[in-house]
Amino acid sequence: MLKHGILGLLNYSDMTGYDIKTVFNDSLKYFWQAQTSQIYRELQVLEKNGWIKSTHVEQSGRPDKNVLSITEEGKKELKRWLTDDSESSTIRNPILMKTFFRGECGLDENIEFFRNLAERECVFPEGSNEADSIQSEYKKNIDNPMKALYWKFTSDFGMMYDKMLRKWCKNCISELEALKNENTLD
Amino acid sequence: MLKHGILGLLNYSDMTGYDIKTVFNDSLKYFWQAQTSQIYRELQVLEKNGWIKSTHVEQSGRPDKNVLSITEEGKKELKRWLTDDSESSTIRNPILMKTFFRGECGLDENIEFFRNLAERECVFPEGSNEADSIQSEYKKNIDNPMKALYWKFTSDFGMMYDKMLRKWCKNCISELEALKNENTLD
DNA sequence: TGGGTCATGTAACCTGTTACATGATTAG
DNA sequence: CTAATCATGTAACAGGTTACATGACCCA
Repeated sequence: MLKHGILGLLNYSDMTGYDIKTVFNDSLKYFWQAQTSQIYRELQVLEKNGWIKSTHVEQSGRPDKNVLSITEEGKKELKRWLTDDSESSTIRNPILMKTFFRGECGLDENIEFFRNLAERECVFPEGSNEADSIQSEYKKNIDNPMKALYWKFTSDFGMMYDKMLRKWCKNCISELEALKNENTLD
Repeated sequence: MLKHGILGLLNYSDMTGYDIKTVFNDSLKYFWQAQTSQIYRELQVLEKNGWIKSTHVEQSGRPDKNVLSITEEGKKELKRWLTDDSESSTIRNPILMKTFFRGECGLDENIEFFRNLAERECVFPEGSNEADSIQSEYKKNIDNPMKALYWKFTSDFGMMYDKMLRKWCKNCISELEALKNENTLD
C-alpha cells in the first residue's frame, strides 16, 4: 500500500525521499503515516522493480539529493493498483479492541474514558487547523480540478468520521449514565 | 494490541489457541483479525512474559490440547493496558489512499468505484447477518450485563461506521455526477 | 469417501516502529 | 549560539501475511 502511495506522489511530480516524507507527515498524515526508514527502504524496492528511477543531483550550500521519478512501468503499475478492486482492506480498530474489554473497569472510569476518547482519536482534533489547511491546499489546486476534488473527498471522510465518533461516544456515555442512575435508585 | 486482546479473552475464560482463533474469526473479526500463526507466536511471548500459563490436557478421540489461562501478572498487565490512555492509535486507511490518487481515472470509472466501495468496505455487509448474530450473542450474556454492554458498543460503532461510509460514497457520487453534467453542457 | 471440526504448529516473507548516525546551511 | 530545515540512510526488532504440514474423528 505504501509502495503505491509513493508511486502516486511521484506520478504528480519528481521528489526526493525527504520530500515524500514531508508530504506523508503533512498532507496525508490523517489517513496514512510513514517513517523515513520505511520510505527509503520502499524506494529501494520500487527502483529494483523498475517502477521509479533515481537521479543524483549535486547542490551547493546543501546536501546532494537523489531525485526520484516514475517510469512508464511505474505508471502502468499505479494504474493497475488503482483499478484493482479485489483487495479488500483488513480492519483493525484499536479503539474497539479496548472498548470490548472495558467491562473490567468501573462505570465512572468508563464514562471518563469515552469523554476523552473523541478528542484523542479524532482525525482533525478540535482546535487544530488541519482540516482548514487541507481545504486551502486543494483550493490552490483548482487549476487541476480533478486532483483537488479527490483530495477534498478524503478530508470530507475525515470530518464525517470525526462527527460519527463524537456521536458514538455521546451515545455510550448516555447508556452508561442511565445504568448508573438505575443502580443509585436500588 | 493483539497480545492484550488475547489477554482480555483469557481473562473471560481459559481457552486453547484454537478457541482464541475461533473467537477472533467469528466475534471480533469486524474490528480485528488474526491468523493462527500469529496467535501461536504471541502465545509463546505471553507465556515468556509470565502473563499466561499453559496446561497440557490429554483427550481421547481428539487431539490433546494446551489450555491457556491468565496469571495474576497477566491480569495486572491487562488492567494497565486498559487504563493507559497515552497510546493513540495510528491511522491507516487504504480506502482513502486509493481515493486520493483516483484523479488518474475517468469520471465514469470513479462513479463506479464509489458505487461498489460502500458494500465492499462495510463492516456488516448488507445481507450478512453478522450484526444480528452479535446482537443475539450479547443478549445471551445479559446475566453479565457489563460484559454484554461493551460488546454492544463495539457493534454500534460498526453500524454507525457503515452508515457514514454509505453517506460519504453517495456524496462523492453526487459531486462527480454534477461535474459530469457540467462538462456535457459545454 | 470426502469435507468439516478440533488441534497444533513452522518458515519465509513483508510491513511498520524505534533508535541511532551524520552534517551543512540558515534564520532568529 | 541554537534550533529548524534539508538530506541521507542503517540496524534491530515487532507485528502481520501466506503457505505449508499433520492427523484423527464424525457426519452425510
